[in-house]
Amino acid sequence: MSNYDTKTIEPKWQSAWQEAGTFVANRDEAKPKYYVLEMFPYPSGRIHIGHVRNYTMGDVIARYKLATGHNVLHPMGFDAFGMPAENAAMASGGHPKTWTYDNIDTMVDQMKPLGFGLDWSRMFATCDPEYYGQQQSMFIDFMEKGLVYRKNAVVNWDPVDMTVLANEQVIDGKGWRSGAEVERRELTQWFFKISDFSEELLDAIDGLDDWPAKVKLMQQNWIGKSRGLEFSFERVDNGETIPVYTTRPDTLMGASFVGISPDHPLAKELAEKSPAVASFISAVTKGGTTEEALEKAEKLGYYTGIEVRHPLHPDWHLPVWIANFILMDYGTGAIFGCPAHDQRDLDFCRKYELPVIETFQSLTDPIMVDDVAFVPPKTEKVTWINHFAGLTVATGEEAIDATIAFAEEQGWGKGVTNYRLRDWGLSRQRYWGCPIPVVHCEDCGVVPEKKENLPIALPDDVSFDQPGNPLDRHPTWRDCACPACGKPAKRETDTMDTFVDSSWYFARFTAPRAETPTNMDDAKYWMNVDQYIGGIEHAILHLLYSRFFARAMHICGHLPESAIEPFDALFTQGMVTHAIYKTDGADGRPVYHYPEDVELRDGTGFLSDGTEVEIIPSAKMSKSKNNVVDPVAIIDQYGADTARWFVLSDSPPERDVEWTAAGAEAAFKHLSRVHRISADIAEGKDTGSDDNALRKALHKTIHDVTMGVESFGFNAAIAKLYAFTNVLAKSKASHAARREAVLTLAQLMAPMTPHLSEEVWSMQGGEGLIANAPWPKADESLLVEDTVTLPIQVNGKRRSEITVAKDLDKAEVEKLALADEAVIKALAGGQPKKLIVVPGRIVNVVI
RNA sequence: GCGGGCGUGAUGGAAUGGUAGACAUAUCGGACUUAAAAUCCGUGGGCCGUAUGGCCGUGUGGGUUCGAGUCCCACCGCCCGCACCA
Repeated sequence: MSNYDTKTIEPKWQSAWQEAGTFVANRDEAKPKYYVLEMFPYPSGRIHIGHVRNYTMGDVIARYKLATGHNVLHPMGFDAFGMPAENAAMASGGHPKTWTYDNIDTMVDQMKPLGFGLDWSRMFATCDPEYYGQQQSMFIDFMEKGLVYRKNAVVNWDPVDMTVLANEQVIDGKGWRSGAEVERRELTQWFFKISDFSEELLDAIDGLDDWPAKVKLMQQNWIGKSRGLEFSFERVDNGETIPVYTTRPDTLMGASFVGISPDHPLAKELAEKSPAVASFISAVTKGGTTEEALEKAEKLGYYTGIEVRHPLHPDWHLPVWIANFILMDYGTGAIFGCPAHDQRDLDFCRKYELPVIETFQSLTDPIMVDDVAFVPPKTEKVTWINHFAGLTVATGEEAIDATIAFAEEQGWGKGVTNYRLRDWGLSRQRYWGCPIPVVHCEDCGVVPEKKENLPIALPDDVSFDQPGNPLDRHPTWRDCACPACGKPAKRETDTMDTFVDSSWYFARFTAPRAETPTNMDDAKYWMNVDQYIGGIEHAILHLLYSRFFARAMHICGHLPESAIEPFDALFTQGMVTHAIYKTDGADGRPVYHYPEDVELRDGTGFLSDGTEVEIIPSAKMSKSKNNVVDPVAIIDQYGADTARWFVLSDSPPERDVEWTAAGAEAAFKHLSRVHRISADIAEGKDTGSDDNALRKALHKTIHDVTMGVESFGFNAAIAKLYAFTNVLAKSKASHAARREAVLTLAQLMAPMTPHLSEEVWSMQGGEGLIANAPWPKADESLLVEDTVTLPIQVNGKRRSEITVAKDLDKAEVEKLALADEAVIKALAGGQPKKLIVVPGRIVNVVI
C-alpha cells in the first residue's frame, strides 16, 4: 500500500533542500556555471498559474543543469515599482510601500510551496533603496558618459490627475483613470541615448542564435533602419530652406506639395503671426499621441501660403502645407508629397485638390492613378521617368541608388540612414519609482547628486489624497543643498520609468549585496544569462532596453565587454488558459460561471438547475470572466508536483496550455501511480526475469527525456516518462532491475516533480538527495536493437514488414524483401524498376 | 497596408524527408466489489468486413522525391506583431 500524501512529502523535501543549501549559488571556478533566469514578477499580490508555468520551466532547466554538473545560478526577485501600488494607495488610503512589501511577502509564501530550486538568499525587490540607490549611481555614471540627457518632448498629459500618461493608459483619447480628455503637452524630460546604439543593436541581433526568430524580427522592425535622401527645398519668398527626408527619391519628379509637421519650427513661427495657423495647430494636436488616436484622425492640412522651388526645376513652385500626419521626430519633420506613388499623399491631394503627377509606370499593366496610388515593390522593374536621363527601365532599388548618387554628385542632397528607434524617455511624474538623482540649482543648473549621498530615498510621509506627484508637494523632501555650490536647491521630483529597474536586475543578481551596482568578478563569472525565459509581451521593450543597458553598463565599467549581449538564449513561453463558462443574463448581458458550478457531460456544460452553458475554450484567464485558476488551491488539492507536471505536460512550452480539471486530475493520478509502483518495488519482490527488456526501455527513456529537456520539449519528455511508467508497471523483472528502473525514473522526473522524486529516491534507499545525484547516462549499447523491423513499401505505400538483424547487409535485405508475399503479389511475376533500401529504416519497391 | 506564424482523430498534442496519430483526456466494454470509489485489463481517425485484411486520410489545389504532415508554389482559414515612419 502507498499513500501519496503531498501535504507531508512536499514540505519535508523543501526543508531538506533548504537545510542542505542545495540551491544557494556560490562562485566555483572548477565547475562550468549556468545562469537560468525567468522574468521576475510584479508583486500584484497573488501568484498566477502562468507564473507557475514560467518558473517551472526555469526550474526544470536549473535542476537538470545542477544534475549535469553545473554550478547553477537561479535567482528570484520582484519588479516592485509602478503605478498599481499608487493606485491601490489612492483607492484604499494605504501606502504604496506597505502594499508592495505585503504583496511580496504573500507571493513568496505562495511560491515557496511550489518547491522551485531558487537561491532565495539573492532575492531583492527593485523598490529596495539598496537596489535603486545603485541604479541612481549608474544614472550619474550615464550622465558623465553622455548616455542620458534632457530635452523637451510631447507627452500625453492628464489634466485632472496632473500626470503624464503612457500611450497604453490613454483610452479613446481620455485618461484611463480620470476619464479626462488627454492633452498633448511639451515637458522637459530625461532621455537615454539609446538611438546612438541603433546600428549596433540592429547588427548584434544576427549573433543571437538562440533567440526566437520572431523576437529578433520584432526588434529589427522596431529599430526600423531605412535609407533615403535628405535635401532641402528653397523658399521662393525669402530663400530660406526646408530640409526633407525621403526613402523614395526616385519619385521626386512627382512631387506636388511640401508638408511640414504641426510641431515643425516653421509651423510654430507661422502660428505666432497668424491666429488661423495657431488654431489649426491646436485643433490637430489635441487628443493625445496614441496610435489609436492617430489612426482615427482624418488627414488635415493647412496651406501656409509659402511656396518652394523644386530642386531640379527651380521654376516649379510647390505649395507648403502643414499636415497633421507628419511626425516631427522622424526624419526632418518635413516631407515632399508624391501623390501618384504614395496612398497617404494621394488621399491628401485629392482632398485639397492638388495635382497628381506620375513618375513611373508598370511594365505590364497600364496604370491610371485615381484613388489608388501606384506603389510597386522596390524590387520590381518599372518604367521610371528620371531626372537626368529621361525614361529608364529599372527596379525601385536601382532608381533610388541612382537618384542619391545623382543628388550627391550635384551637391544638393545626400544619402542618409534613418532609424525609427527613438531615445528612451524615462521621466515619470510619479511617486512610486526610482528618484532621478539630480538637483536643480539656480546658479549651477542641473547637477548630479554626489554619490556619497545615495540612495536618494523616497520619503515615506506622503499623501495620495490629491492628484499629481506627491513628491512635488512634499514640504521638505525637495529642499536640498546644491552638490556643486552648496546653496539651497531643489531636487528633481520625476522618477524613472519602471523599465529602467528591469533593465539590469539580471546583472545585479550576480552580486545582489555589492556596494557598487555590480561586482566585476561576479559579473565576469556569472554573466551571461545562459537561458532567459519569459513572455512574448516583452519581446521588444524590455529586451531592447536590457541590451542597451548592458552596453551602457559596460561603458561605465559595470559589466565586462563579454556581457553586452546579456541573454545568450531566450525562450518565450505560452500562457496558461482556461475555458470560460457563459450564459445570457436577464438583461441580455453575459453571466460568467465558476468552473466548480459547471458540470461537464460529454463536452457540454450544465448548471445545477440544468441550464446549458456556452463554453469558450482556451481563453486568457481574467477575474471578470471567473476563469482564473489559483495555484494555492491546486497545491492544496493535489500538491505542487501535480501543478508543475500538468503545466508542462499537455502542450509544447512555447504554446498556450489550457488548464482543465480533468488534466490536473490525470496528472495527480499518474504521480500517485509512480508513488504506488515505488512502494510496490520497495517490498523487494522479483516479478520475473525479463531484466534486459526493462533495461533497454529504461535507457531509451533516459536518452529521449534528456533530449527533450535539452531542447525545451518538455511535453514530449513527459510523454516518454508516461510510456516508461507503463512499461515498468507491467514489467516482469528482478527486484534489482525494477529498483534501478524506478530510481532512474525518479531522477528523470525530478526536474518536473522534485518532491515526489526525492520521496521515491528515499523509499528505495537512494544515497543523499536526488537533487544532487548525477543525471543518468544512457548506455549506448542498450539503445541499439539487435533486430529491426523494416516496413516494406510498394510505390511508397506500406504493404508489409520484415524483421531482420540490425546489420544485415543490403543485398540480403533486398532478397528478403523480394521474397515477401505482399511484394510477390504486387510484382505479379514482373521485375521491380527500382529497389530502395535505407538500412535500419525502410525498404521501398518501385514497380 | 507591411512583417511573421499556424492548420494532424471528439480534445491537447507526437512524428532527424522513411510504418501518421506516440503520450494523455473524453467515450465505450470488461475484471475486482453487495455496491460505489480507487485500481487493473481492453477499445479508442473514417469507411467496408465476423475476421485475416482492404480502401481513404495531416485545410484546398498543384509540384519536387523511390517516398511528403514535414520541402517548394498558389489559394483558403485562423492567430500574432508593427504601422500616418515619408
